[in-house]
Amino acid sequence: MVRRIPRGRVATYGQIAELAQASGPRQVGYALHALPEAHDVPWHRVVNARGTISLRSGLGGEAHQHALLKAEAVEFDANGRIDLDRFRWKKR
DNA sequence: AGCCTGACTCGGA
DNA sequence: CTCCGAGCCAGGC
Repeated sequence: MVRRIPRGRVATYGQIAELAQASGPRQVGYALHALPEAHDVPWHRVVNARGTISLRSGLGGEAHQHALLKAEAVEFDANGRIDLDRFRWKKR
């Protein structure tokens, strides 16, 4: 499901959970954390409901994700948050 | 089976 | 709008 997120767009955990028919936002996050090394999943396009990066473990990856998104023209405000009204992926 | 933990979310203050 | 607390489900011990 995460693979469906187009470049330059982001989705929330809850959104993915719903579309992927997962049993909850946490499972989505859990799944992404457990991604195999050889993945082709743009996990960086997934953020929490507030539009912020929430990597609980392995800090530093936060900056990485920020960079990846920035490379796809996703903008962050002064608080490091994404304007979901503009960048949230609307499955369509 | 019970208990703890976690890339979350939602409602109330 | 932000901060807290409770609710969630699955996985490892």
